[in-house]
Amino acid sequence: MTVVTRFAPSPTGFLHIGGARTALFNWLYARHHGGRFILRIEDTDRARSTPQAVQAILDGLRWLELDWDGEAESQFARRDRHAAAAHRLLEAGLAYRCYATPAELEEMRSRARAEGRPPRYDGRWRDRDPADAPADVPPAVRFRAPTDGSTTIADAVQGEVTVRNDQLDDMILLRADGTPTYMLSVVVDDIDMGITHVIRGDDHLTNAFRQTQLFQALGAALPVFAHIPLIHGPDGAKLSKRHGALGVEAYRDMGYLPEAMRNYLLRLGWAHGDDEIISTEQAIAWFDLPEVGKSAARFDFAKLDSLNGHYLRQADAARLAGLIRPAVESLVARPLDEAAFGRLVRGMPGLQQRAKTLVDLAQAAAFYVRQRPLEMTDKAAELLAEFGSARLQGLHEALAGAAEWTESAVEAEVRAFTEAEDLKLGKVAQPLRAALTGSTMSPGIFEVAAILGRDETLGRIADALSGGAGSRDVDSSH
RNA sequence: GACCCCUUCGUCUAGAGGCCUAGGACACCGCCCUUUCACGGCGGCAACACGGGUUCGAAUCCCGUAGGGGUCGCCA
Repeated sequence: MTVVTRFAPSPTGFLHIGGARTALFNWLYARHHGGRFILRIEDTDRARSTPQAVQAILDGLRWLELDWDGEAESQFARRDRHAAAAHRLLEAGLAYRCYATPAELEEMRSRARAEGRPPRYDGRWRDRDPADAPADVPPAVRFRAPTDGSTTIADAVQGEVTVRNDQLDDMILLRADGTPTYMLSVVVDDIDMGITHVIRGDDHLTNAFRQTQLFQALGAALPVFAHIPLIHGPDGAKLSKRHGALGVEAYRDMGYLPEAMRNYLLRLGWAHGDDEIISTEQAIAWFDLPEVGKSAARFDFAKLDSLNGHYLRQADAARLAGLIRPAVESLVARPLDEAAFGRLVRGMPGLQQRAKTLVDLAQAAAFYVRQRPLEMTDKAAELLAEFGSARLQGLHEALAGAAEWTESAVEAEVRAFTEAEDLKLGKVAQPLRAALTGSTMSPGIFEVAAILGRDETLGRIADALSGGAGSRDVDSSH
């Protein structure tokens, strides 16, 4: 049997982090088994579904590099199939028309609540003579659910879970306007699309009981259910907008790499022994449902940062430079020409091991392509002042005399100068760093000088020498 | 409130009766490396929710308690 999984988001907002993990698990499971992964947009709620949300979901999945098989399906487009199924059930006596109005239902619920009973539809039209039907109320169609016994699902994550059937009421299949509801549509689509494994958030667990009954009423085989625990916010409650439940595009904008995101999400609720850094290839080879835990996990940015740092260090320099290019261009307020971009690429190896996010990386890289004269941080200016212009002048001359301009040649000159001045290396390297980068933190300063090139290096030192040029009053960021 | 689920270091987790004086990772704290900041290396702090059983032996099995979560829509 070929495995077929699906990710079935409703397009009422962005692709949030929980949805992304659900998609990831479905994708991994399908890929692990050489099966198919279907994307189905559950857009049956016409009032709340938007094309923008559909686009956001597609973009989010593409960014995460979770590719789906075939075209994305629209559930709404299949509404006739769903309605037909409801009518079959109606004819078979497995469903009935219900004329209770929304106001009636609301009253039913509030009374039940007041009396301490579970708020549920009381089945008032279940066995009533259709002749009693009011002429002015369009009926909804309800499923005639079993009232005796219990329903058990064998969940691949939750284990066997049983609920008494009297806990479940008769769900609506077709609304009064004849449109199918989610509960019906999912089941019909899962049957039609040959879904073998329904992997979704455990907020759907109770739905699985009603859906099981529907599968049976429709004479279809049951898929394997796997209800994975939800991701919680730092306070332990379901991730919501309150704690900044963000769309995946927000994580992209915060500078996270898709591979880091995948790795992080994978480890929320799933583990493979002590492994932490797990490539996508390994994830596909290892992923399976029995290893999925049952308890909710809290989202932790610190761990995401650490993972992102790891993948940043591994990443290809040209790719990274390309990713941060727009951010760097906006930092230096000009488009980068090929020479400048090349400098960025060459600077990456030294920079990428120091950054946690692409945002950090862009900020740390900007000095390579900033135009002279550089703006100085207070500390950098202070360092330069302490060093003194006479010495700086000497350093400038020493470097100007370098026979060639490589990292080791620059290092040799600086070390010779340091020795001649009877200083510690740090006493020279730091002021030099200030002059070349405008700050007190950067990659190795000889590497920086080598990448900057002779003219730029000497020019920046000269700027620092000419005093005013290095003042913070010169604000080049505007 | 009813039903269902969950509970190992601050966080993510390993652990499927003896291998557990409970392991790893992140975070945190030291030290080392070092021209800064990182990376890296070494070390440290830190958990089986509680109470009963079962068993020669329980983090692991059973029951209860407490805490947390999810669901109860003509939303999905």
